[in-house]
Amino acid sequence: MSQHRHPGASGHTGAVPALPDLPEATVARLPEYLRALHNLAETGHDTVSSEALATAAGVNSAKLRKDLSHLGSYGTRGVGYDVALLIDQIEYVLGLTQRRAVALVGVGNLGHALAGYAGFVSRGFRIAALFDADESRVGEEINGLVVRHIDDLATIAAQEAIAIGVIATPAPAAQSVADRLVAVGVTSILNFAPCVLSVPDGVDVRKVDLAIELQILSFHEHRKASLTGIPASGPAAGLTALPGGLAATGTQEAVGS
Amino acid sequence: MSQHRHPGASGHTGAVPALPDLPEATVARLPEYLRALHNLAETGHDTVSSEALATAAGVNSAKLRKDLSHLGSYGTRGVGYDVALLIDQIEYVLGLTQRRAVALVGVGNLGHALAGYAGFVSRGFRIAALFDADESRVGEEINGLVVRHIDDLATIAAQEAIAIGVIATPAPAAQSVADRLVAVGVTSILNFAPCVLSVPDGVDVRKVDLAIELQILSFHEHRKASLTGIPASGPAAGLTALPGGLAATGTQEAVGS
DNA sequence: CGCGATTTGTGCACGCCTTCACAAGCGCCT
DNA sequence: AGGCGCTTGTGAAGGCGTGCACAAATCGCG
Repeated sequence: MSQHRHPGASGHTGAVPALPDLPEATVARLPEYLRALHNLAETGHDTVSSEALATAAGVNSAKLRKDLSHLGSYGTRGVGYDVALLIDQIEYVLGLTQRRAVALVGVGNLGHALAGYAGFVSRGFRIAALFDADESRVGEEINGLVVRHIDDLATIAAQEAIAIGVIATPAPAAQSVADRLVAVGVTSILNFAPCVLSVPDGVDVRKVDLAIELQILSFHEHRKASLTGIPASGPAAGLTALPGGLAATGTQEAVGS
Repeated sequence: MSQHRHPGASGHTGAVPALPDLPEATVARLPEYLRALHNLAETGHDTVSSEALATAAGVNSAKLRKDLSHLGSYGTRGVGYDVALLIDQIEYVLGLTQRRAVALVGVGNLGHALAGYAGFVSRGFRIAALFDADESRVGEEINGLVVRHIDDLATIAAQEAIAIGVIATPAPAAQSVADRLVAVGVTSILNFAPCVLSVPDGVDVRKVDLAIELQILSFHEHRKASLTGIPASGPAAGLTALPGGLAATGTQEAVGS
């Protein structure tokens, strides 16, 4: 349906034709497909069926086919998808044909780990600079990079074309850092600080909050427990009488062992 | 539809017994509301309107009201929500009235940081044990906890009631670790390894992949660039063209995972 | 004591996403 | 060459989530 370009091994970089605007849900899954495809390529597979790829990516095969069809996919009926071709396609759509520069702000506990995270490098990114507001951390070398003071952000940004900013500071500092990133032209931010960022239109923010993930799991854990017949948390009248309150919920671990 | 029960007298005891089964999207937002509420409580607010709370949590007020209504909410028309009461409510629903024990497997680069992450502790969890398969790391003390060998998992699990397992190992080891966690009765897993885990029914897995987040941002960056008629590879150029609002946003912005 | 200002709770409509089911296309085997 | 089995791509249906808009409820004040 849409006219696509031939991704041949030759053409990379290059600005290009209009990207089909994919459903957000599809975009969020493409990286997963990409990872699965790389695994397949490494294990010597030349082609792969939607069923097999879907399994490897942990999704439904119909969903996968629809996702791929959105980007005007190149599958062959009766055969499957060409692994190498599909990798090129997805990498192109995701904008991974150029290795984007990432600036990481905040080299505390978490930031320190992120700076050394191999996954960033191996999957299309390049950590271009590290920043912190704490003078005592400035100058420290992490993974071959020297930590700069956040005040130098503008200077560095003028040299490196920073595509994405990663915020790994404490929450109170995050908004200020975001403002500075936006000021130097960054339009994509990955925020690890547990707070809401306010940014201008046109700037994308994605948030990762580790505690929230645990809390969601906690909910399901709680729900599972309450289904399997829990001691305390009786219905209706069960725990209303407790003055001190909260002890009423099952202090019991109900997960079957 | 939802039968709420009245706040039964005495003070503010979280008093909802049966867990209503909330929409998954709502569950994913509750932790965000909770965080915002704690902030409000610390700044001396006793009540809060849906509008104010929604802003603090970065969502739409109608959405917030609907979310809260699902858990049989206790708001007062014309006034707003009682902050302390709402905190109790949400914490109860999320199962945070008991401090759940977390087992962290893999104390490499990322795991090391997670072990020291204060957010886990401050938001309802307790790191009960650290594990690794690497003998050279066993015995190391991190943040007051000694790293145990993964083979000791069963032993420790028998002592501590582990509610949630966190996997921060390299991808190839993740499935094996997941199997071991499941074997000792863990039914909730947070997976940081970039791979799909296969687990039995009844076990919840949530995945956090840092590289995927960056790749999603990369897509939007790519798309934004392709709209504004890009030069081949000059990202930083966007600096001057911004003011005014060119972007066709409105649906972008912090998409939940 | 009643009225108006304010804010919650929700019915409803719309759009996105998922899933099913199947026709069309392709390669292989006879 | 022809038929058969396999796999893709997609129309259609159903479900879920979002946001609007408004009635119901509550408080404060005159």
